[in-house]
Amino acid sequence: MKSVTLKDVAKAAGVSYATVSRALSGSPQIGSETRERIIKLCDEMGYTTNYVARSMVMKKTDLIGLVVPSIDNQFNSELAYYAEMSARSHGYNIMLCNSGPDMKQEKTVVKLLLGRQVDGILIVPQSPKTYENIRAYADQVPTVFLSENLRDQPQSYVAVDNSRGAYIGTKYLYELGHRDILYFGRRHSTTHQLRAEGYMKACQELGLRQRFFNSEFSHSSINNGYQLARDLFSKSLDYTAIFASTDSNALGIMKAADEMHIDIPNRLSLIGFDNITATGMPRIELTTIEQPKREMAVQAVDMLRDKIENGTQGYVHQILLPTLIKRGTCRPLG
Amino acid sequence: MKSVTLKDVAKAAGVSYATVSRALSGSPQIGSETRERIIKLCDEMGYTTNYVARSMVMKKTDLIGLVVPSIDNQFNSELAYYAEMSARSHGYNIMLCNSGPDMKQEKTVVKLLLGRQVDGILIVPQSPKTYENIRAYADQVPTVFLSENLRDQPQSYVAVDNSRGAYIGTKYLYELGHRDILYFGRRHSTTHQLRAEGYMKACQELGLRQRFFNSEFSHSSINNGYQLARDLFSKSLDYTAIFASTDSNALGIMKAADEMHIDIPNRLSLIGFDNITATGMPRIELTTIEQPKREMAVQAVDMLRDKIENGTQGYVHQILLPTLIKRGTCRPLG
DNA sequence: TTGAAAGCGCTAACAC
DNA sequence: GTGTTAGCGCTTTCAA
Repeated sequence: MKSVTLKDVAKAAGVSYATVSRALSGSPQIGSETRERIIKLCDEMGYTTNYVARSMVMKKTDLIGLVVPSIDNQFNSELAYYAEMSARSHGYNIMLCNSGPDMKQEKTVVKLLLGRQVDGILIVPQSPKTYENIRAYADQVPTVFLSENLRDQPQSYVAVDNSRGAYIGTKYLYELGHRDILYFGRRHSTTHQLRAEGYMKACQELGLRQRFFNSEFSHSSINNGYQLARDLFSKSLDYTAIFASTDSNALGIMKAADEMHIDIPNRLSLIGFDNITATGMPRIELTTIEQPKREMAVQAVDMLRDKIENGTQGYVHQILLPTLIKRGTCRPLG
Repeated sequence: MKSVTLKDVAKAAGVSYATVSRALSGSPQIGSETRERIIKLCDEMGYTTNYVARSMVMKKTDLIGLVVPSIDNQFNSELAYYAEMSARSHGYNIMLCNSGPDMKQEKTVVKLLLGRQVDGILIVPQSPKTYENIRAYADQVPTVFLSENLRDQPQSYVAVDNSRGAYIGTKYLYELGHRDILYFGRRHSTTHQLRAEGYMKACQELGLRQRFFNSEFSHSSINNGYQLARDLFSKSLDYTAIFASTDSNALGIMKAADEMHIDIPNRLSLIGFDNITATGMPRIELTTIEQPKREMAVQAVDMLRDKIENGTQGYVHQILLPTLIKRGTCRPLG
């Protein structure tokens, strides 16, 4: 269990331990025969650099803190996957923290990450209030948010163009012949405000009446969507399509519609937002707007690296383009 | 960006920095007035312990390496969620690494984690060969596996009772009146071998004929299941139920059945294994065998802590009980 | 009860 | 090209 250190190798090689350090770091200040001999020896002795000692002197840990409300959520876990891969390919490792369920936890983990001396933090905020919540800490270390909720804050973030996503989705329904499109979802956060705006913009341009069915739930889930949709469907269906502001809600709508024998897509077209994995499953095949998770993660890591490595100041709002994923829940009208 | 250290606080308080350290660590060797004064000062100055420095002297990082083939997989991300929560509640943080797609990566990340001086490693192995692959490293630090594939190895693991899972699933189908049950899936790994054994045991006890449809794919996915099922369904259906060795395969089977107008559950009952999130989605409602992910994660963390904190030697194989989740894909016969 | 000092494993500046 | 040494921020003997 006792690991071999630079000193051990130095003694075995009969050189000073600075020399071993040089050999390993690829310094030019060393004879190539010595270097090779030492490298070989390190290998034989099973030496591995102690990163905590190195971090100590370098004042850099090559560690990125990743904070998500909960990793047990398809959207977050996809982001995490790409973020970890990308980070590691650049020599960084990921320290993972779930920030849920409350704001207190979120603050706690960010603080903790700071104590761990992470070089930067990547955070999927819990709520629009997250920025204020963790501000005192986020100012002490390079931080990049993954959400458009920060829109008016002097903070870097990467996000999909939520407004445009709703816009293209609505337009798609229009092109399919739909003229009565209901927007279903909450509008509490900036993200959802923007989605609603995209819908409104499309309606204005296309001469459609705007119709909203608002959720008061603070959190979007299949079950919320389901409860709400049961209410909705108990009244007359004077619309032919629903734009759901999240896939979770759309899935809940689908469940309620099935139970109440409302045929999707023949009686009602349905489109979601996010493109979570479940939407592509057999029998579901939900048409939706894709958030480019991979690109978001990669860009966020790059942005963070730029801050860390080049000390880039200021902030940037990086907006990526959403795409329409056509599947089976929308039908042409007429 | 410059953080405040013990020395800064000591200077401000007019004491030696050893005293500040004592105040913070709750040592009894200090006057209570001094302690309070110092703690207050630390708070005011925004002091946070530098964990890398502490780790250096303590020779302990309070870090657990979590290695999963890919966090972008519902099963792994659920495990990760519970593992992180549990670990953090005990003062540990999680360093996350994706080990996929090949064995080389897996070895690389484990090595890397060792360099990071993690106190222990939690690993969901990629394959039955993982143990041999990382053995040289796993011997150097407390390690717990999350999979039954290690069955014959002197290594600690936590896993569900795979054999029993298949047994209760098969028995359930029998009780529903099914007498011709097909087992669908691969048998390359110990995990899958055990599942097949559970099925065989049930068949023997119940006097059922054993019928297998083997997958040669090394990796279970919806698409593999789908391809295979199309083949399967092109021949006559001389069975009334299928036990799929994984939910992914079951989902693929469902897709193929839908396309070929084989009614599930009326013409064919279907049961899966794992209880991944998608199985509970509307329209899918797959009956399946649940792996208790939360309990697995918590137990694995506890086991690891025991090794780390008490230096417990040897190994333990912790087998948890699976449960049957009845949903909509199995129907009584006759 | 408090201070002084050693040392964790490493990098880098400075000698030779 | 190689050795010596200081020091990163902290915990913990050992003295006082």
